[in-house]
Amino acid sequence: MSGKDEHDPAPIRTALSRADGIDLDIIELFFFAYRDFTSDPDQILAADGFGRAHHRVLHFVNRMPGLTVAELLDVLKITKQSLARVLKQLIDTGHIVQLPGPRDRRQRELYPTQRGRALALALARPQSRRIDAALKETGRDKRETVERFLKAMVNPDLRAQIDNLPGRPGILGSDDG
Amino acid sequence: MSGKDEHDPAPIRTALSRADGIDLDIIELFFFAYRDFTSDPDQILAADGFGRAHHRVLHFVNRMPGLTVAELLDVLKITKQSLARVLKQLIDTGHIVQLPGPRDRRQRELYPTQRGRALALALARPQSRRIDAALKETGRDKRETVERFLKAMVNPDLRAQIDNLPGRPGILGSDDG
DNA sequence: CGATATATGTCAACAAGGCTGACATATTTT
DNA sequence: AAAATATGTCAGCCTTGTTGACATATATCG
Repeated sequence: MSGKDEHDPAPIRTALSRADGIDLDIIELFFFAYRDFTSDPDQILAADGFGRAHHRVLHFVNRMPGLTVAELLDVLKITKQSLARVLKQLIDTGHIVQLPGPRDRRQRELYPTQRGRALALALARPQSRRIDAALKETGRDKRETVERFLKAMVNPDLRAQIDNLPGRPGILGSDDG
Repeated sequence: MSGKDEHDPAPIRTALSRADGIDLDIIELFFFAYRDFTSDPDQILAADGFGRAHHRVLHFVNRMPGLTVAELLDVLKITKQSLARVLKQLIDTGHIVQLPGPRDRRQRELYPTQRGRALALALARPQSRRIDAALKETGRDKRETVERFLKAMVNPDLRAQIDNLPGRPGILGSDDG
């Protein structure tokens, strides 16, 4: 009992490892994979003076044309003030247009323009290519496994959001146990 | 020929879909999966007034005890000024200690303390649990497929970095292509 | 030994993209 | 008419990244 322990400043020289009961391999792979995955579109975005926030907005407006501001906020899980800045820029640059909701005219339905659609595609293309290459390396028959795993990593209560994207209720049912 | 087209402000009402030749499914799954994955440790970090930057530093110092500042910068791909702020906080709070390099005394070798090790484990635990649950849902025999896919998503020139982490040159060789 | 190169630290300014709080406006609902 | 809702906007703050400039200690080169 030398009397300290929990705030002992001594350096620990042994590496944290699998022996500690933590899945370090996949934690780290996920970190590096996502970093490179998101780095793909950065160059394209920089050309328009945009960042990743613009990318996300543009992506979901293209995926769900006509969605309202409130719906977009719910998908992105950010505040309206955060959204306002990037959305304004996307509107000012002619990538997105707003139309008053047909039923409720307080709402603003968001749609991409030709330009917005073109940019969304340009941004998605290198990511899609990266995925295709990875799938090829892994074996294309493993596609469903990869999809199942990624979906299982999402919070259960948020998986509904994914299923509601267009063309989604495809291979992977939400109730296939 | 009504004469415009590329800056036509008309709203596009059709959703971007798989028909556009883009792997939207995995792009979106990756986005949602990573968002939830990184949200796990946030509560724990907030208790110490830390953010994700601290998490990353702490993780790699625990994984590679004794690494130098320059090596850490290379792993994280940030500038030394960015690192300095969070590293200083981790040192001041007794999570990390610095020792002069034994060969080159200009270097500062970074080590976790007991406290730093404990925090790193606490942060990794919920992530590991999420992975374990996802793997269970997917089928535990699919683990290798998932690892292969994630690794294939990383830029080829950066995969060496992963292989150099302790206990790594395991199941998935870097030259098994 | 002296000059130069290297590893690290630090100061200052700036930007992106989050956040909160407060308040304005239009529209719908009660 | 009053209250609730959808959106917009102003102001200020935080974290985490950036660049540029410069200081210090130590190592290496000639």
